[in-house]
Amino acid sequence: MNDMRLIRAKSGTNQEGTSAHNRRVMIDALRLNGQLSRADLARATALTKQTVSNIIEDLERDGLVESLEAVRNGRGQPSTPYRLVPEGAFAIGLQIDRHVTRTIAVDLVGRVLARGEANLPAGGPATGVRTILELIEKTRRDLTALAPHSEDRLVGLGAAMPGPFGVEADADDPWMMAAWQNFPLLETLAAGTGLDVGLQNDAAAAATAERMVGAAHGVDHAICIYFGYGLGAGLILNGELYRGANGNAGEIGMILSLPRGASSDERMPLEHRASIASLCKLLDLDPADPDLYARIDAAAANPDQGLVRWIDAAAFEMRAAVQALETIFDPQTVILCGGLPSGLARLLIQAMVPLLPSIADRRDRTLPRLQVGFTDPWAVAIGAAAEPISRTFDPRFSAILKTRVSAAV
Amino acid sequence: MNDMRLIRAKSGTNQEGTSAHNRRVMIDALRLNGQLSRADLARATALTKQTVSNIIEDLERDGLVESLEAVRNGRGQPSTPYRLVPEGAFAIGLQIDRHVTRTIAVDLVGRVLARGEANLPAGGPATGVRTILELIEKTRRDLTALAPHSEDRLVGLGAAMPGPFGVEADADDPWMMAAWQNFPLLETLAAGTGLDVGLQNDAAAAATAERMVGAAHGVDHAICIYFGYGLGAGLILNGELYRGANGNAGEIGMILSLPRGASSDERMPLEHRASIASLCKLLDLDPADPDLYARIDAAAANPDQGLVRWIDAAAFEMRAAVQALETIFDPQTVILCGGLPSGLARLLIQAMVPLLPSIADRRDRTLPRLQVGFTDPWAVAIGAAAEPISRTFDPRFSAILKTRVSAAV
DNA sequence: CTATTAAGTCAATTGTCTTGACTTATTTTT
DNA sequence: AAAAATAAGTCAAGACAATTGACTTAATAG
Repeated sequence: MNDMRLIRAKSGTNQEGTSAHNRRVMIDALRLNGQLSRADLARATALTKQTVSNIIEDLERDGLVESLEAVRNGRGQPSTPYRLVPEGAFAIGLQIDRHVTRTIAVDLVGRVLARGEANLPAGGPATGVRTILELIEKTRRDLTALAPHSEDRLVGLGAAMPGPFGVEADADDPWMMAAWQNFPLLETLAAGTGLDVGLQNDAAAAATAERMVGAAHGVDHAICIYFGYGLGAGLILNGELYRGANGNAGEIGMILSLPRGASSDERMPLEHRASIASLCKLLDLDPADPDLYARIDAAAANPDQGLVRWIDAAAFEMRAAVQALETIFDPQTVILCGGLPSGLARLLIQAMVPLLPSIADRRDRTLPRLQVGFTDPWAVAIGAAAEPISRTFDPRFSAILKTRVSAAV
Repeated sequence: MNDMRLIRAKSGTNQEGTSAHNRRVMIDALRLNGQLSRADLARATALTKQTVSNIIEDLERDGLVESLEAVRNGRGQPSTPYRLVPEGAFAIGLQIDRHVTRTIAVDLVGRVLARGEANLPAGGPATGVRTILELIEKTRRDLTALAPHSEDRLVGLGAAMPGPFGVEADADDPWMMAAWQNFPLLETLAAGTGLDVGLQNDAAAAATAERMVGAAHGVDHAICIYFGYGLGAGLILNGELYRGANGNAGEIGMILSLPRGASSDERMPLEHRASIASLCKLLDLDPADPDLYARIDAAAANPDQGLVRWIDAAAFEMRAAVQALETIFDPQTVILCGGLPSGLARLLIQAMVPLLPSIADRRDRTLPRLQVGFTDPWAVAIGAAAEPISRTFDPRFSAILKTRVSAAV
């Protein structure tokens, strides 16, 4: 058959894939449980004791796990627990936001070791790339100062910025960061840093952070609503972040719906009513103001009538969003996170309860329907940094499959 | 560590998993391409020629694939194409609807070989189960008459019924089919038929049908909106049906939203405005009427003012639903399918275009944003029958992983 | 003190994919 | 017409990773 006409199926696998998967599973089990003996790992992963022993030996040699002191747990030989070595791997996260860029260095267990921040001039990538690459360099130096061999164990760079990606950008729409959308960011960062680079939208990054070290830790079906300058959702489905066909899944801020009390049929994007951007517009705040958070927090401490009305309207939309996402995804929990001042987060959540009835009202629930996750301007950067760790060490279907060497298609 | 405290990670895998996956991948490649030579299969799956040869030999011995006549394709030895043997496997599908139950028998390639239908008395499972088991028996006999050895190659029974499952059922709500929800259906069917039984909601079943033999064939990211008595969506994500934490993902009819022109803040379920049920209510039709479809079709052929208004209102909601699902999932395409008369489907689609702007407006699209899939009362039953085929033969992450033998979790 | 239980190791085995050389069949070039 | 090139497919040996079952070690229970 002509090679061009051939529809590629899912690819096959071999022992290499098996082995790689089992290593990831082992690391996942340790991440979930903190520490486990070899026998525990065998139970957790359904592998045999012998297999676990071999893999653990490998991982220990690679500096990814280490043994702790043996513990007696009743009858039988004491067990030797193993845990992840935090210094076993490092990753750099980069957040590109509208007016600011941030970097974070994390280790294998998700601890933050270094941070950097810089204002992003309005010029877009032309001037911004230089700032960004310098900030990354600085963060790498800071990391090396703390962990001398970190450079040898750097598994990648994770970038996060507002989406959507690859959509016809309206050059005038400040929401879209159009100039950045049309810029070959991945290639530039890869060339400039020598690292493997991944890209997520900010909501996805927040979800990645929640999954590694936050409220979604160990939860296989969770929706993270990211309430920031825009509004998005990070979708954790079957234990993996779902990206959609073009990496734009979860851009819920762009859902068109009728405003409350609308007399016309005019629909408008959800994030025009529920986002920090909408608040800035209402309160006439400058989104580029470095003290924006402090100002909003101050306003939230003593809300005036305008703010109360905004919260009421935003919460109205958010209640609907939570109910809709629960209905669509049937998740174990919904996590509200974002880059919003904690005072505002508190007010918003207060206004969101009680939640609307949904299929999430089940007797067998173990997690609350709505939880609060990271509400911190650094959440996205942390998630960006967590992405290379996840990409490298988390069990994923695609990590089992053979990669094709062929050029075309 | 105490076994009870151990958080189970994803399980590991071994050669058995590898082999099982590669067989599935091979079948998937043949299903997608119709027919492929061994060399083609090697390219499609990224496996070596030798591995493909061994597996194909196995599958041929098992009666799942067969060779065709060799074809010359230019220079080099002519290739021998292989294809799936339709009679290689069979499955039974069962649809339990509010007033009727249907059965379908399909083969490995999704061809329908037998159908059965019966009215479902209002008594619920107490009386209905007998009807159902008899209908399944009859369909199996019909299948055996057509394909004598089908019983030896029956891979399972797929059931489909309206969801949601496991939710506090309001006993009086006829939407919920409460009596069936609280009935141990899977166990009863398994015991009564001796087959492995799977259960999906009707929207998921419709999506399964679209994926095997319909518009979602070979599409890895598709949303199938099922417009039937209720409203639901079947989610095909990464090439697999997504079920959610409790099998209720996609129940979009239960999304609460503001009706158009609502003066109050009163939200109501989407399917109260967009579903056959809502149409019945408006036109004062009896949903249990066996001639319901014909009546609706007749009304659609010559729509009166009431019907026009309903279509207008339903299309208003459906346009929003399509835009929202595109925004949330970033799929390659949205497929509108359902158990609705074709005349009505035509009117509805007409009223839905043009679609609302969304992130699906991309220059690099290959598929239309909205397609029409099966609009046929049998679509759900076909999807139900396709489920065991998919479960048995499609490549899935979970099919690679070891299954745990242990009792408790 | 002995039996029991559990963790963990050893050495041989098994199953599956890979490798590289080879055969076969066809078209293209000389 | 012969030789070269190309592609499909096979053969046999090899590599690799998990499995198996017996074994060792170290603790507690009775």
